[in-house]
Amino acid sequence: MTDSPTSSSPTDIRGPRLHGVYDALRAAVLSGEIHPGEGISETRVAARYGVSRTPVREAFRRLADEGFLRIVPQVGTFVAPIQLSAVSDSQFIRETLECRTVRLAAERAEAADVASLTRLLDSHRTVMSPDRHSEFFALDEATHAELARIAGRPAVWDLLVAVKAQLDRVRFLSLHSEGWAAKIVGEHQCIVDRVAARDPDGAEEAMRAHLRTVFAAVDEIARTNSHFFET
Amino acid sequence: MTDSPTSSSPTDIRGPRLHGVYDALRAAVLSGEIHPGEGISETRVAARYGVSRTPVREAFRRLADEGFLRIVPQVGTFVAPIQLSAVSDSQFIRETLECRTVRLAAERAEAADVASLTRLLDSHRTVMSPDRHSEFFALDEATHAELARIAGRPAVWDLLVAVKAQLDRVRFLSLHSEGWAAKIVGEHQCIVDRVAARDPDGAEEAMRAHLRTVFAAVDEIARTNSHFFET
DNA sequence: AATGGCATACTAGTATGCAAGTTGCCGCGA
DNA sequence: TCGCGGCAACTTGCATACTAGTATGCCATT
Repeated sequence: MTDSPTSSSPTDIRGPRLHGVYDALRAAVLSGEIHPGEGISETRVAARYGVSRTPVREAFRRLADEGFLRIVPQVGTFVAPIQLSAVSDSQFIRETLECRTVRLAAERAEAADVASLTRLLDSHRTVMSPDRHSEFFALDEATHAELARIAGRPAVWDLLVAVKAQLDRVRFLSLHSEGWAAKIVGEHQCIVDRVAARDPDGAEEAMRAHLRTVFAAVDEIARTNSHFFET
Repeated sequence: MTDSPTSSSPTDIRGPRLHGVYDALRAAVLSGEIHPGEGISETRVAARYGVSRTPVREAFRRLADEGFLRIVPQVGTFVAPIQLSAVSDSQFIRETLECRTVRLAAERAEAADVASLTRLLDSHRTVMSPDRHSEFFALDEATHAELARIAGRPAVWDLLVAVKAQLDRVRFLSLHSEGWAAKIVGEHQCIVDRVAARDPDGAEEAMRAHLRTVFAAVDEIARTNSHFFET
């Protein structure tokens, strides 16, 4: 279920307990297993996972930094509501950075890069059934990451993974409609085509269209689940 | 000395000890008081500041996440070297986002916004002497933050504050040359002029020119202080 | 003298106990 | 029945003790 980016920076390689608790909680919040506003306590989580409060505390801190939790001293820790402003900012930042990187990718792509993108697209087509949602999601991410790599800016995608967090919370609220997967893959195909054609303008436009599709879905979800949100 | 951005998000209100240690260490690393490669230990820092290891640990973790420290389990914690690739990525991200926001600012600026920018410029001119470097730096930041606010994307600047961190470490290595302050203010004036004229293209170009100036200085410093860097 | 192994002195990771503060319930009084 | 006051149970923040792993330097052995 939780094949979300591990998001452990290479600068700190910590013990397994912290990672276990962190990953589990992150997945639980992201998937909506524990919903916005709900309170969780260090003690209870520690007991549940069979560890002490210390690693739980660090996991809480990290998740609070990422905007998933809200820690109120002497009161409690709560799953943060999804802030519409944060979602909007994520959209803005993502569009700005990805349109620029895909343009670079189109300028710099070599044959091997196009081949790599094509391989990803092929894989993507094999996991379009609704029951393979997590695999589909992972390949979606991998495609965008690959574009950043080709552009010579892999770190930009690393940043976007963090920035996208609030956006992904929204995405998890939805059971995507029937033609959704096909539409995404089709748009990816358009982007890859323009990159393969070394057409920066076309690539940027294709990426913009793609992100607008994603964002429109997010807005739709936000409207129909307004109780989870905060203005 | 340390009027650097506090960078504590409003979602977490932590104890005063954590903030004290965090701010002090961040300033020490940023200013070069403790230089890249140097090792620091939780125990020693805790003793020095008269607190226990717990808040020090949290400060360490946060600083590691920001790329200032490198924690090696069971071995030690060290001031991270300045990675040239990280500096380059910071430049790329900053240019991409700021050029877009200043364009928006030029489209949306109202009279009050232009007045606010002009006020900042006036203040900036009053602190151009070398001995008021920290005030100059703060007003520089404030100007960019104001542009993001006018663009309707204040959160973008919040992100850039974090992204710029590695870049600021480089800036701190330099004693700026004589005409530096005047050049910066002059470029800010150009940007504000184009924003006031509601000229998005001009504003973007002025911003790009400004950032190229800053980046050129960074590259220069990186070359002359290569012992602090890591490829 | 060179080298291999071991003891020691560090390190961060974890567990737990105590302190300070807030919330909310529960009982008492009007 | 309604309102108020106080207490109890909860929370996180901080301090401290303990665990386990690593580097280093010394000493014995070759």
